Formats: sequence, structure tokens, C-alpha cells
Amino acid sequence: MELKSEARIKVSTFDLVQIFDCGQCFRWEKETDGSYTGIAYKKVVNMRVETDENEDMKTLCIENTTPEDVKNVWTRYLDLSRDYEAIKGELKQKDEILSVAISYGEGIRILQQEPWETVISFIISQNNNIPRIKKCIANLCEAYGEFAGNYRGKSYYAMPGPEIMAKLTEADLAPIKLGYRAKYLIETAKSVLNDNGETLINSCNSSSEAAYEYLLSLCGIGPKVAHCILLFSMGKMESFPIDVWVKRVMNQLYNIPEKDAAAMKSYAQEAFGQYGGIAQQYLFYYIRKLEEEKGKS
DNA sequence: TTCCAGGTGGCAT
DNA sequence: ATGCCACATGGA
Repeated sequence: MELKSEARIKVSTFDLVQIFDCGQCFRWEKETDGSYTGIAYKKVVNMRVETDENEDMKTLCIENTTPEDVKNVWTRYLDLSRDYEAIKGELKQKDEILSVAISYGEGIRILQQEPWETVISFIISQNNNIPRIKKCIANLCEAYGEFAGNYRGKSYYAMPGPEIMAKLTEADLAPIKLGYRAKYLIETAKSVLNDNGETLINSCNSSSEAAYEYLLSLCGIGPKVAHCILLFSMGKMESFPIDVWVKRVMNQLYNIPEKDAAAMKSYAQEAFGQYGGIAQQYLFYYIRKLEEEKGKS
């Protein structure tokens, strides 16, 4: 077992609050010192950002990790190889409305999470709110997931795999409080195991269309959840998930009728192209920030 | 109390 | 193909 230490990485376009609080992931918690502790790929780490003298670069500090994990896990998880400055510049030029939204979430990055965990997380997310989604996922992992480590006195557990979930009954899941979604998880776990999880794993390298069709075949996954999985775990950056918030923001800013998801989808394709999913995150974050500010006043 | 949440499955047209 | 509606749970 290699000794864990702290890794320091120069980053730009990077804000932990925005990355972990923009609805794409549910497993990171803010510590009292402002850092975030969470788990991904069965590894528990703590992250904080130090601002340098030189304004435009920052240092990401990852505690409780190894150089190997930085290289093999965190660089990809945090999408550090992608040039978000260039993408933001391009999107701002294309669309003035989006330009404003981007200014609210300059530090957002799209994570590349584990496909299975993302499948489960977003099945749970349907017709549900973010605090409760987090609770459900934490309950599920604590009850049936593998112990992954301790940090600052707290225990962390991985998402149980399909081989574990396929054997559970709805009664087993009752204490998790998933509601009617419990049976969807069990059904989906069984389906994924039909080919030993290979189609799901290979979906990262498949075309977006093929991956989308496969995801739709799973119980509890419709168009919106499928697009979230494509975007947040498979690097399909053009995927444009349309949920209640995006409907709201597309209606308010672009005057597209609230219920016309087809028009929103085609607008995104035209205006945002291959970065539709990134644009969607800026819009999602923006409308939620506006609502939050409205609620306070 | 009623409404709502990162929607989908099932059923009727 | 499209339009309803039920669905568990908990916070506002």
C-alpha cells in the first residue's frame, strides 16, 4: 500500500463550489474550512483550491491521494485536460444570453464520473430534489456499498455494484427511502448484468447514439436521465439534458414555450453544437442562482 | 394542506 | 407517435 500524500496541481477554470454544487454529482460535502471531501472510483479525497499571486492560475490541492491516482483517476474525473477557457470563449461569442450565464459559473467543469454510479444516481434523481437525492445515495452506499476509507472521522462507502443490487429486494431497499424508484434500480442492475456490464462500460467508447439507445433500454431511464449519464460520465459533451430548470431558463431567456422540449433541443444543437452539455450546465447553474437570490429577498 | 423536486412507465387514444 | 397520470418521500 502506497503512502498517501497531498498532490498540488495548477488549474484554471476551476471552482470547487461550482463544480460540486451544479447538480452533476451528489457525493461531495463541504467541510467547515471550505474544502470538499468526497468519494469517486472508491477513493476518498479532500480538495481545496489555493489562489496564487498571479491571478489567473490557481492550485488545486488534493489530500489523501497518490501521484498514480492523480494521473489515472483525478485528472480524468475533473476533466483537467480540456481547455474550458477556449470553450467558454467560443460559447460567449456565439450567444449573448449564454454569455451572461457563463459569467455566473466561470469555474464549472464537467466531471467524468463512474457510469454505473451515474446511472443509479440519476435514476434516483427523477421527480426528486437534490438534497434528498444526496440522502438516498448516501443511504444506499452506507447500507450496501464497500467501505472505502475514513477521512476526518467520517466513513465513506462506494456505490454498490450491479451484482450486489441485482440480488436486493424492494424490502431490502425500503429503509433507503427510494420510493417507487427502488424497483427501477433492481431491474436496471439485472439488465446491466445480462452481459456482465460490458455494454455499459463500453458505452464510453461507443457513439453517443448507440450509448443513448442502450441507456433508454434500462428501466427508469428516459431521455433526460440518459442525457445526464452521457454528459456526466461518458464525456459526450454535446448531450443536452432538459429538466424542469432548463425548461424554465430556456423559456425565460430564449422565449421558447415551457413544454416545447423539442424546440429547446434543436435550439441547443444549432446554437451550442458539440458543447451543448457544457452550455446546459452554465444555464442550469445560472437559473438556480437567480432563484436562490430571489428566495432570499 | 398543497405544491414541488435534475421524469419515467404504463396505458389510452 | 402523442397525451395523461400515478408514483414514494420529505421539505417549503
